[in-house]
Amino acid sequence: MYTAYLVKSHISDGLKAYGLTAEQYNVLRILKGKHPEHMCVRDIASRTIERSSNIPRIIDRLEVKKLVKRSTSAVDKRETVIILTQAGINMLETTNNLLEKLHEEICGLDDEKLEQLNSLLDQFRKD
Amino acid sequence: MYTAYLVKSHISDGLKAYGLTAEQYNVLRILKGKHPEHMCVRDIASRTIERSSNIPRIIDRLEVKKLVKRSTSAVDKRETVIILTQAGINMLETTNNLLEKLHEEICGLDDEKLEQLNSLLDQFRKD
DNA sequence: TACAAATAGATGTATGTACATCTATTATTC
DNA sequence: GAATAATAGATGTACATACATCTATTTGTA
Repeated sequence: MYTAYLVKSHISDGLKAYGLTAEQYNVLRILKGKHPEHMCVRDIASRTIERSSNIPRIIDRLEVKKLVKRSTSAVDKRETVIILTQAGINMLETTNNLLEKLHEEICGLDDEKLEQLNSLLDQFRKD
Repeated sequence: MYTAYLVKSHISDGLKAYGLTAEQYNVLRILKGKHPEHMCVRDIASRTIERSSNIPRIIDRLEVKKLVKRSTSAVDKRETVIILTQAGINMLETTNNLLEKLHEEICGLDDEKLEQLNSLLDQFRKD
């Protein structure tokens, strides 16, 4: 948990220059995965680590920054669909490779050891 | 980070029955380590994972629940000293072994693999 | 078809983190 | 010894999570 905390802090620090939180950036990247299609809130939530009760409010903040656009689904009016704006796309291009760079900065393991770590964490979570 | 999230959630869920958050419980256990001596806020903060800007407010909540008592240090009036109340001690006795139990419930690794995991995480954080 | 149940997401509250700032006190320095 | 700097902790704000609840809409059922 200490390591997770350090990684998260490092990422948050790296994103500060762009006025984004780690959570906001994560949502942008999730949206990028589907772009130019839009996604509904539930789709986004299902791709985050956390239980995601907060996605609407993260979208609020991205919307204020004009990085995403929210509208009501035509198919199901209960659904809110979200799509990246051009500014959002530009932000992702500007910060391209940032996460990789941050990862390299903070991670002292080679690929083989990362595999081992990943495997151990998988086993940790087994039932 | 996903594993850390699951562990934290499991601990939080387990503590819910006692009306405590994981962070509050952590502070109680830190205080227990020094009891019956008291600790100042900085001492507590230095033993938590996080950067600890929030310790005074966590203590606020423990104080409302009468699990700790806060007073001004006689030696240095800037310092606030915190000590467990009898109710706090009772709470820790009641929840004795809880964390071990929660750990066993959620962790699928034996001691040897936990050692490996620990070692890999140490190496992850190297420089 | 009308009504009940389920679903999507928004929103309120309590709690926590990050960061800046404020007050009180202590330490330093001239 | 008085002025300044440093320190301890409290507090305000922005943002995040957890959970409960609310509204609008859709689905299911009698």
